[in-house]
Amino acid sequence: MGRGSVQLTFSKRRVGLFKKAHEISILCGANVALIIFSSKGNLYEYSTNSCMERILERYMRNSYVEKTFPIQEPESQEDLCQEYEELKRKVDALQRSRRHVMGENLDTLSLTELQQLELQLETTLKHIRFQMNKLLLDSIAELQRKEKSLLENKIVLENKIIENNNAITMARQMQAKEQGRDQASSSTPPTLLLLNSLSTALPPWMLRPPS
Amino acid sequence: MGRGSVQLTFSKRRVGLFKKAHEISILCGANVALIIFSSKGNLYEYSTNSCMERILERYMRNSYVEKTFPIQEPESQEDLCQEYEELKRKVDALQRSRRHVMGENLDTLSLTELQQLELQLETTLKHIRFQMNKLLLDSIAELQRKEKSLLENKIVLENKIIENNNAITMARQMQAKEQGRDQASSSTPPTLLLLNSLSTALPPWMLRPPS
DNA sequence: AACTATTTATAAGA
DNA sequence: TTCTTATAAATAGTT
Repeated sequence: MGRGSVQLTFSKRRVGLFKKAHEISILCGANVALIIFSSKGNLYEYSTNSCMERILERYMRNSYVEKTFPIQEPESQEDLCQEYEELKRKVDALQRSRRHVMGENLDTLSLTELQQLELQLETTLKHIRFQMNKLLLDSIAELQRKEKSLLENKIVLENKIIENNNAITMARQMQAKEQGRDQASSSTPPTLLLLNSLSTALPPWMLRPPS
Repeated sequence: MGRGSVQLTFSKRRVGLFKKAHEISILCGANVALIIFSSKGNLYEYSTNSCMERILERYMRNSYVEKTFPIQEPESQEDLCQEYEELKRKVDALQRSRRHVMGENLDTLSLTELQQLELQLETTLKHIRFQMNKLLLDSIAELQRKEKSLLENKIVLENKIIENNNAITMARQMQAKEQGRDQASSSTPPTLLLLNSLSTALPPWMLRPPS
């Protein structure tokens, strides 16, 4: 597959995947939620009856029954209503704050508040850069580990090739001695043997589906 | 397809769907989260790199946080309950995002996400500095305006003083001529007159408490 | 988007 | 469940 066509492949397979998801949904009465982020970061989603909300919620309940929200559920209708209003205020405050962080609505802030925000964001940027550095270093270490492992593998393979070639050479010499020179060309040439041993050595995990 | 074989079909298609999800994941570098509830209520899930958490979190950030507040008032009790749940998720997503902005929980972000955040915060810092600059320049302009106004006032006052002094001098000369020298000390001395005229001429904003 | 040669998925039957 | 197989569907490469 061509390198530039990953996006094309992605589009086609995404459509296919959504179709399959829809089919299993219809044919078997299953509830399906499917979320895909492309390598470019675009979000695509499918959910049975378009109720992603409901399915994710059900998923949460099923998979983390114990460890989630110690938020106490409101019991009476009045409580619920009160809690609802409170949450609305909370969301409002958070979104206000978020807009400031996104650089919007800054003209509602005083000089002092702007200075505080500046300081905070500078601190965060330091943390972000530290974390990025950490990830990069980890990644480098991992690559070095893989390189080492591949090099070792390469040596093993090279030894195998040498052994094979030696065996072939010896076999030919035996043949030549027993049957004369003209019949030696019917045996498999060394190159083919080499290819066989390589493909046999391919690790099985390279495209194994999830268990 | 026979009726009893729905479960069989489901199992086969489920395997097929997971396989396809895994393939698009590997082939195209996509991040996939797939949740299936069978009609019997069993939960099956697949996610790229087995990190359902992170993908769902990213989904929340992408799909909830951006949408701003056209929150319609819930009408029935069921609506209220549903809206309540949704608000809870929204608060959750916003708080997650907020923590990242505060430099916490950064280890749940990928390198790409960190880079995006860094870019965003740098942009915001530029806006913040622009706004601070604007406030400072405005403040300087205001001070210069006041300075100018004060200077003009000062000139007016000086002229008044000169006029007063002239008036006093002339009045004394008149008195001296009309009544003789010994009665002149009973009138108000010029210094006091000067102070009176000053306090009357003081502009009203000069001693206003700060707003 | 459309075409087509291949590969892959899967329904039905064992 | 698992295996087999004929058939249907998906898709990579190409136009």
